[in-house]
Amino acid sequence: MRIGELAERAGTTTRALRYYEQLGLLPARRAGNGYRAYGEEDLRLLREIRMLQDFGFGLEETRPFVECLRAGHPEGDACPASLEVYRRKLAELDECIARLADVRSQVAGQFERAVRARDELASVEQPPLCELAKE
Amino acid sequence: MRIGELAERAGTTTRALRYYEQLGLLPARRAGNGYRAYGEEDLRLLREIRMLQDFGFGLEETRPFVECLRAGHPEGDACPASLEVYRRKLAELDECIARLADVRSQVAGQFERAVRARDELASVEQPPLCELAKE
DNA sequence: GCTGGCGTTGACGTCGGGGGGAAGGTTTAC
DNA sequence: GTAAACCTTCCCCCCGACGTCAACGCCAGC
Repeated sequence: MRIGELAERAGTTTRALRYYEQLGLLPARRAGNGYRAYGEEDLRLLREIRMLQDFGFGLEETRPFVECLRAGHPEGDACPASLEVYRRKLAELDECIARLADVRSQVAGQFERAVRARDELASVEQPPLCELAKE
Repeated sequence: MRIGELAERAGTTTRALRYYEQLGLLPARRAGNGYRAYGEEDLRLLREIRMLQDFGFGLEETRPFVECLRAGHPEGDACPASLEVYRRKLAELDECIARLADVRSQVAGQFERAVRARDELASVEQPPLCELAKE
């Protein structure tokens, strides 16, 4: 299989495949004419990369998974190095979520304070027309 | 007050102040010699900008707050435009947190599956030495 | 009158990751 | 024969919020 076909079957571009090879992530055999030659195995590796990318993994973080598959394991996450990447990613996500939640609560606090201040100001400047309007 | 003093009192740099002026966010009067001249008011504006920046607001998002203060309001979030920025930011934060939480749960699922697979493999390849070891 | 410190503008660098796009050449497919 | 696909190498880009010079002006103290 040549680069164009692999790219199409994996839903990516030839440019990305050359880039992965440049990183040493997905090296290709070469045919006599210099063309990159890929097998079905490479399609599996590539799909692993794409899946992890969708999870927000960086390309370097996919490397253990790819090497694990290349070592013959049926799953890319069968190796300790891959599990370690999972753990690091989970910790990273937890920290990021916690930080965002903290910011969110601070912003929400500011927002509510501002809204209350506005309402109080409004009630001073424009008192209700009658008592019935309160209900 | 000149640019160096303002920068120091607000805990930022002269470069940042020139950048804010370039954006039209914090314009400065000029002294006769061409030096930027700031007042105490500018320090308040600048502190508002820095606080919002710490919350993760972009500089453009701080503009309504700064203009609100400049319009004479005692608080930067007393204007509807500022409240709208708060709302947008809260929605943005919520969406971001939800997305991360979703990714986190997917990654956690993958991780747990991989760990279970590894444990099962280990129990097949290395069966317990005796029944007592099970408890 | 000289040094040092602050000020001015403008232009360019950076960081990070994941490629895009064009130039210029070979090979393959119809 | 020609168009499509492939090759390599090279620079470009995105995004914001500045950092980092460069080359010069202004002013205070000694």
